[in-house]
Amino acid sequence: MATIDDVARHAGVAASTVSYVLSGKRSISAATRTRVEAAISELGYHPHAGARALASARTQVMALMVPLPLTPGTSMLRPEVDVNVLMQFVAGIAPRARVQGYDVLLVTDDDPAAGQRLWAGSTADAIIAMSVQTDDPRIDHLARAKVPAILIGLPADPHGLSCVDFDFEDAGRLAVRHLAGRGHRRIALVGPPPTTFERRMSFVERMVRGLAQTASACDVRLDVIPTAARRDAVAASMSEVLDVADRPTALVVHHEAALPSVLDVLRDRNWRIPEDISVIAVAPPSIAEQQAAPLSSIEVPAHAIGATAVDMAVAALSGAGVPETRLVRAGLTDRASTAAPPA
Amino acid sequence: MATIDDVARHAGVAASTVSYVLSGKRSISAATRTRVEAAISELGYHPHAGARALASARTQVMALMVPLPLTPGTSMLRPEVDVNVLMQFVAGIAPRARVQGYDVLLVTDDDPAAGQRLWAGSTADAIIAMSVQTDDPRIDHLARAKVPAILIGLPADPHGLSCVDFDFEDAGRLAVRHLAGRGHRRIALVGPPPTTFERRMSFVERMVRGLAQTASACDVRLDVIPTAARRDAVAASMSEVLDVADRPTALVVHHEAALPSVLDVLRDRNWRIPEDISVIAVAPPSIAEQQAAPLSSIEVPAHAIGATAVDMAVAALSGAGVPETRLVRAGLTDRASTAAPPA
DNA sequence: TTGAAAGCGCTAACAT
DNA sequence: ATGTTAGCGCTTTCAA
Repeated sequence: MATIDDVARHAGVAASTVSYVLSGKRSISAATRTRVEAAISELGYHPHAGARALASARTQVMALMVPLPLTPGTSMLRPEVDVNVLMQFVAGIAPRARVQGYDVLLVTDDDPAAGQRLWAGSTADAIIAMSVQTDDPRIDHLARAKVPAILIGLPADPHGLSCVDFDFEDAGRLAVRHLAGRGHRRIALVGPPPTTFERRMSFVERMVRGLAQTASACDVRLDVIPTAARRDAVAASMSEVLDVADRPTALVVHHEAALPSVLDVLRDRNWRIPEDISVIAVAPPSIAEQQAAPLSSIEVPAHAIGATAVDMAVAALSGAGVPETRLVRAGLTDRASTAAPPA
Repeated sequence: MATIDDVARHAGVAASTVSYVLSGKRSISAATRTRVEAAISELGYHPHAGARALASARTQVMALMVPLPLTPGTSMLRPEVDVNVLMQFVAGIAPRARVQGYDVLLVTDDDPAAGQRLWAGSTADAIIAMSVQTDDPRIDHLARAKVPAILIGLPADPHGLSCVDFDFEDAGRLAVRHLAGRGHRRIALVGPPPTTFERRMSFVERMVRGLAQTASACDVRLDVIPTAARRDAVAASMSEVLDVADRPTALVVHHEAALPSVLDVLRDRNWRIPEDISVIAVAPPSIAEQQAAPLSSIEVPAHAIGATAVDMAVAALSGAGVPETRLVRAGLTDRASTAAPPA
């Protein structure tokens, strides 16, 4: 492999000149620049990442913490891991990082201290943590890191770290407002699996808080139905809440994987949407549209949030910007799956 | 941050001794080892990844190429990207890489030459490429790389690279054998979206080849139904094939995201499984079990394949092993969704 | 506008 | 069993 010295010799300049041509950190005469660039492409020169990291104290690598817990005893991802949503974030993060000049290192350890290796060994310049819990054990560690850390999610105490996420609390308020405005007085959240609640995932707690807050303000009763995605699990959990005299007249479904099953269950009961029950989905448009009946939905702009996380990390690295929390406001797309409750 | 010299001074030894304690590349007296280890933990020493890479010509990083193409004009992943399957591979790769002492660098560029940056700049020690096409433009580049590359998938010409994947061709044969044995003479593959066929993804071509091969041997007619996951798309494509006099009496569904819609469509027609039509799904057990009716299925052991890819990369790095293609045999789990065709 | 030279922190010969 | 030392390839001060 060609080194910077090879290039320098080939172009008849000093190695430092090559470095400066590459970094643009000082002005170079047009003639020199041309010769150096020619040498670079003739030799197929690519700077050695490690050498560069050593000399500049910059790796141009961003670590992405994505815990991927497996179901014990199997090699399947735990069911509460919503891979669709996860990948939507990743698809926002990785290309944006490239544009900003960074590679993305994937860290899937479930160990709270996993990040330490990264900054202590100068492996990454910044860290983005996903799947944040309300009391996330990683935050302590990240707050002590010598590199900036950005959380995608909103813990109870960010310890001074920057956060960016969808405003799930606002989404909850919006959903209840929408339904209460149509006359509903009993609403249920069909939520993620119980394990998600047990792990105290930040997003679901905020969603519940938003729902509960407006429900209480509007004199609406709120039931919460955590459920696994499996069809029988969905049927069972829903039946507990729906098979009562004053059953909920509207559902907010915040569990993408369970959505088809939820609609199946409603269909098995011969309940029509929205005549017999109103439904709002928290899901991307493509999912909300492709169900048996198109569903009014609240969309999580995961892609944009991921890109924002990268930008916040870059800003932190350039010394600009103080720690902040940025929450993206919710919007509801009406697809006529909500109406007044049945008489 | 503490350096190796700090540790050496603290322990009263030479820096090289610390290095050797860490690498285990030469024997160290118990006393010295103890003192060095104490110094390391007292100072919280972590070797500098860049310095190590520079001196040893090893980065302990594996690059993972996962193209994440977006739907043009949107920020959504292209629908033919099956994130579930993708993440199942990643969940197998990342932890295995850690165990083997490697970090995973995520490369999502759709550029065929994207990998070049990685090895030319000594950014990664090895490359694992996913989503392989039958004629994959990346393979040329990877075959020229100075670092080993492993393909997850099986192109027409691997250019001498090692490959590992599920034996989709075998899966196709197995499915037809199973159905033909129960008397079916007309079978349809409900496959991934047309774009997947257009991109000539390796897995789907091999599946079709296996199906066609045994179909022809057993005198079975094979229809292929590429379809988007959207319910209306599924309904439309299926109707083209099912609304004919001698309609297929069995479906092989190789499109996880479309599975619920397929079953919806069958139900809308009041076709019972397996009395009116037999169904085999290519899907993980959790998916096959949770449908409206449990489905007999062929499982893709993505997790294990991912882990194997890592092991093959490590073997290649240690000089052991020659390039090889490893295909994991298919198996069918019977969940009673197949029977003899209707009379 | 350019060059020379001193490290960055580590590994791995080469000594002893 | 341990120490000494010469790089690995780059960035960046200091000089000119």
